[in-house]
Parts: sequence; C-alpha cells; structure tokens
Amino acid sequence: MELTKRKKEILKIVVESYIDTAEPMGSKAVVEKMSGKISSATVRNELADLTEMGYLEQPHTSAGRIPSPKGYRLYVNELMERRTLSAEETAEINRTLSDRMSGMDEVIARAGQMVSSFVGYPTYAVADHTGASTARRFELLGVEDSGVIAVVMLSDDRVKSRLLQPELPVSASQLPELSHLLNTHFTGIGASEMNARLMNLSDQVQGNWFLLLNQVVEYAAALVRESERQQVFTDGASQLLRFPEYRDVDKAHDLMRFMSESKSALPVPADGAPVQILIGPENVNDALKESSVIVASYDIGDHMRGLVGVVGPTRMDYAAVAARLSYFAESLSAMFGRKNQLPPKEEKE
Amino acid sequence: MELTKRKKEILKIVVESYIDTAEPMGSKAVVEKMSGKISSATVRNELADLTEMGYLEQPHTSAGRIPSPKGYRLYVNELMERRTLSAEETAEINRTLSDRMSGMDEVIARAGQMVSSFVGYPTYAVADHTGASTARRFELLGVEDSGVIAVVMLSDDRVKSRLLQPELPVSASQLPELSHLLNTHFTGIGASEMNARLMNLSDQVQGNWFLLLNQVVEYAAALVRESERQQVFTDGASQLLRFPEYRDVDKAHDLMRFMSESKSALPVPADGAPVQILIGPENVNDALKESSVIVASYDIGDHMRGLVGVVGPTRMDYAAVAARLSYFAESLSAMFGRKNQLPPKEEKE
DNA sequence: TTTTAGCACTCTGGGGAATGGAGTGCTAAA
DNA sequence: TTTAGCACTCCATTCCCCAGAGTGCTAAAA
Repeated sequence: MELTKRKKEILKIVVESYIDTAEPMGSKAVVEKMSGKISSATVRNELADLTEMGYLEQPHTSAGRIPSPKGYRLYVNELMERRTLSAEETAEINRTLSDRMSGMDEVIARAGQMVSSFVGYPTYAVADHTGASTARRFELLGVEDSGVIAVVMLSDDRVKSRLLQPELPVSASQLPELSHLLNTHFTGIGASEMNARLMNLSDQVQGNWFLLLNQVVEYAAALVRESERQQVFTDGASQLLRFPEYRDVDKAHDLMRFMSESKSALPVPADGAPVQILIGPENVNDALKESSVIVASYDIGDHMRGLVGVVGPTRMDYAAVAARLSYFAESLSAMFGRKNQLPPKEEKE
Repeated sequence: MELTKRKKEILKIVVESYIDTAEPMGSKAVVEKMSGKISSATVRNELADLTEMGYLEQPHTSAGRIPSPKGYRLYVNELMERRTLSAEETAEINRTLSDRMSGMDEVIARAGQMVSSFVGYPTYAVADHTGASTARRFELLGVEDSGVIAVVMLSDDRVKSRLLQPELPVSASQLPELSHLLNTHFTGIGASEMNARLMNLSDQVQGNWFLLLNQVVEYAAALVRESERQQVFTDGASQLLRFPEYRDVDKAHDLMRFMSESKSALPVPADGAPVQILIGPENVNDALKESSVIVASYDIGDHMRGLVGVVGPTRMDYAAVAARLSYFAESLSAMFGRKNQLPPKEEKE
C-alpha cells in the first residue's frame, strides 16, 4: 500500500494532536483540523490504512488512533517542521549561557540544569572523554601557614587544585624541586602506574617529601580515575510528573531511578550526528522502551565531548526540544569547543 | 488530663506502627502489640484520651488512629529509642566516605548523594558560609602553548583553578609580576570592588596585561559571587515516590519542585543543634507542612559549614534517619572540620 | 474508680451493574 | 473514490450495595 500525500498529512495531524493532548484522535477531529475538505468516513478509511501499515495504533477497538513508534519515526524524519527559535528564545538561552560558566566540568553539570529548565523535560548530562586522561603538569604552591596547594593540569585541559595539609612540614623552598619530581615521574600515565612509581620512590626521597608526594599523587590519581568513570548528572526529574503517561507512580519511579542510578546505560549519540532522537522501543534499555530520548553532543576543550540528553514520553515535542537542544549544543561548542574563543558577550540584566 | 505511663506506651506503639505501615491503627492491634495485658475497650478509652489531648488523630470516625504532629513531636522528644548504628552500618558509611572525597565543595554535593542513598529518602545539601568569602591568593602559571593557569585561593580555603586563553600573548616571564599585581590589588575584597579596581588599573598597565587581568579578575569575582549565592544540591528525589503518601502525583510533584527550585527556603538547623527534626507544620514553608525534615550540619574547613537535610513523610523513620545522619555529620566533621586531620583510612575493595 | 463485655452505629473501600458517549467498520449508494 | 448511514464495541463514569473494621457508649464487673 502506498503512503500517499494525504495519508502523510493525516498522520502529521494525528501525531501533533497527540503530542499536544495525549488523547487518542478520532476521525471527526481530523476532519476539523483539515478544515472540512473531506468527510469523516474517508478519514476513517485512511486511518484504517495507516493502522494496517503500522504507523498508528488503537488503544482499543472503539477509541481513536495514537501514533506508533514507527509513526513517530516517520514524523520525525519527514513530516516534522524543523523549528527555528525565535529571537526571544535565543536571547534567553544566550543570557543563561553567558551568565556564569566557569571551569569545563562545571559546564557539564550546568548544561543539564539549563537544558532541563529550558525544555521542560528531565535531562541527563555526561562527559564523554576521548581516551583516558592523564596528568600533564604538576605545580605545588606554598601558602603561609604551611599548607600546600597542589595544582594538577590534566591531558584533557582540565585544571584542578586543592589545598593539602602535609603531615610533616616541607619548606616552601623545596616545592619547586618537588614539582619537578612530579612532572618528570607522574605525567602521562594512568592511576595504577602512578601508584607503582610512587612505591619506587619511597626510599629514594626523604620521609616528609614522600608523605607530601603521596598526597599529591593520590589526588592526581583520583582525578584521573574520575575522568575514566563516567559521571552522570540528572536534572529536573520532577518534570516527568507533569505528563499523564507518568501519573502511574510506579512508571515514574522506575524511570527516575533508572536515570539517577544507571549511569552509563543512558544513550549517547552515534558519531557525527549532532542530535539524535530515540523513540520508544528504539532505545536499547528496557527502562526507556516506553519513553523517548533526544540527545545532543557538544565540544568542550580539545579532548572532550559533553552530552546532554532529554528524556520524556514518546509523544514528547520532538520539534521544539530538538530545536532548543541543538541550539544549546551549538552555543556550547562555540563557547568551549575551540581554544581562543570567548563566550558571546551579552548584557547582564 | 494526665499523660500516664500507659498512655505513652500506647502512643509509642501507634507511632511506630504507623511509621512502619502507613495504616491507621485500631484498638485491637494495639492490644496485640501489648501482648494482651489489657482489653481492647480499655485501649479504646486511652486512645480517646490521647486523641482529645491532641496526640492522635482519626482520619474519619470509624478508622483507627494515626499520630498527629504533636504526637510525633512527643515521640521524637521522649519516646523514641535513640538508635546506634551497628558495626556493619558504620563500616559501610566509612567505606562510602573514604572512597573518594576531593575538594571541599565536592564534599557538599557528594554528602547529599551519599546520605540519600544511605537513608533512602530524598536529601538536599547546602554550603553555609560564615561571612562572604574573598580571594586570598592569586597565582598565574604559564603552560607551553601560551595558555595560562589561574589559581585562586579563597578566604574559605577553597582553591580553584582554571585554564585561560589570553586574547593577546603574555610572556611567561611576566606572570610572576602579574601575580604580584593581583595579590596586592585584588585580595580581601568583594566582587564589585574587584571590578572597580580593575577599571582603575585599565590605563596603568599594558593592553595585553589588562586583558589577562580582566579574565582572571572576572573568574575570581565569579567564584566570590558563587559562594555568596547559596547553592543547593538535591538528590534522590525519586525516593519520594516509594511512599504511599506521595502516590498522589501532584503532592509529589509539588514537593520535588520545591526542593529543586526554591533554593534557600529549605530549613537549616538552629545554631548549636547537631541534628534538628522538623515535623509537618513545624516547617515554616507551606510546601513542607505535610512532610518532615531532618537536617544536620557538619564542619568543613574553618570558615564553612555544610548542611544535609533529609525530607520525607511525617511518618518518616526518625530514629533510624537521625542516627545515620548524625553519624554522617560527625564523620564528615572529623574528616574535613579541622586542618591537619586526615580521612580515616579504609581499605578500598 | 477502673476495667471489661456487649452492642449499635458510622464510615470506607471494593465489587458489580447500568448507562452514555465516542468512535469504529462495513455496506450501499453517489 | 468518496460519502452517508447504521449497527456495534468498548470504555469511563456513576450509582448502589455490602462487608469489614473500628468506634463510642452503657452497664456490669473488679
């Protein structure tokens, strides 16, 4: 059977109505939307065809039609009008973005929050490291009251620092030498290798040095390990409850638990695709089979990608969410993607 | 009317049963719990008295009794057996704590997560700064490919750092001088004062210096501002849905929204109290009037307190949560509260 | 004075049965 | 190929009934 232009038109109407109302749509309602060019009986025939072809479903014999995942897919691929954001919308996003954005890893956590409050769905945010990161540069700085600041720059350009309290005092004048030691022995290697090398040094350096080295290396190793383990931030979980499909508390609970617990099982976009849409059963994970996910990636630094995913019912507003999400991702890439590029300045309110 | 010992015993039984089952308790069930020392008619009289005195409530005339907020309060103050944690429980908490704990501000965020997964209720976590923090020390470090690492130590002992890309190159040899400039002009002052001083310097230093200074100061000002604004982390919101009192999606939604949005309106413990319990209407905020909050504070660094609050239904398991929460708070204080003290070492699995 | 047994009464929650409405599919005519 | 007409299906809502749980009260017993 052929998918005529009229069938597509009707499918589009049904999908959009269902996205809007979450109610099955009947033939009469379709006729109204088509401004009466056609009778309800004709529409009924078309609806029957679309159902047979697998684009629509019937909750029960005498209800209207709702889109099937296949129907959503066709809608997303062909029928949906790509939305562009209005000037006000982009302005608002820019304002949010420029507001306060500090280090790279804060970007990831904040990206999820921002997107969630912006699109009105729950989100998750992940950092996607290309390859394991290592320490690239160490620096120790003395502070007055005998504390030591350890600064570690990682191969992915993150810079982390922390105040350490040496167990035995180390004089400030020795810190450059210690920094040098760290830079020669502990850069470019993984966490376990760091520990191994530390052991080798244990009887080559003085006790107070070793204790400090130990703290620094432990800190650096924790940082390196942290970047291996995917950290997932979820935000706006409560938004789920806005939707009638999650009025069933158990469903909502399951999905929320899944999002906040099963780090790593969340979808990531296929390479190259800026925004990917996964509809219902297209999701690999069971917990998501009745929901949809829109996920986008953006560049931060030269060695990292950030991911933001939006989770919602299968009838989520694909056009609106995808538009906002890709604008976000593009803006973030522009701000953090390459070096020597500054955030677009925006007047603060 | 007097609150006899027997009345208290009965009240305790009712409260604990209700905490356990969320079902109103009738006179017969009470008799069973008291192992038959007394008849149900007697218990009925006592229950009627307790109701009249305001410790119990009746959902409707022919239902059992449930505790009123006043009843919970009495229970918490007098009747509840303070729980102590078993060796396994403390061991598990210690394991979680020692696992990975980096900088101070990560502590706050992670504390909420840990407590939430541990006690099985949603939590919020806040940093409570005593007084506004300022920058205490600046340090600029050059990296090979012309980037500059800015290290800022704040008056609250937090150390933050970030990689900057100067718009115009600044030679590495000039960085110590610039650091000195920063340390003399921009320490010990608030964010707006920083900007003012920066303006004053604008025509006293070379253009490329100024551009870099600008970036550093903007970064530092953002850090200072960040510590003024209370940042609230919430975790485990989905746990709410475990409880029958939040099966009403709207109630759950309201509370979740409140927790994730209304930063700052969340309860903080009165000074001195290590753990504070707020029952139902004792909460100032409307959104919490039908829930209870247990909040604890712990010390991190010398100038900061962290707060962790546990949110749940009024029938939450006060004894268990309070015990766990205070153990957490104590452990965190011990680990981060004073300087020169190290986390209790625990073998990592 | 306190406790207990007995009893009438109240209220809830759950399980049908009845009903109206929305929507369908099919047939036959346009 | 489209349309009007019609019988049919299924759901959601409402109403009603009833068992069960639990109460308060009275009057007798301790």
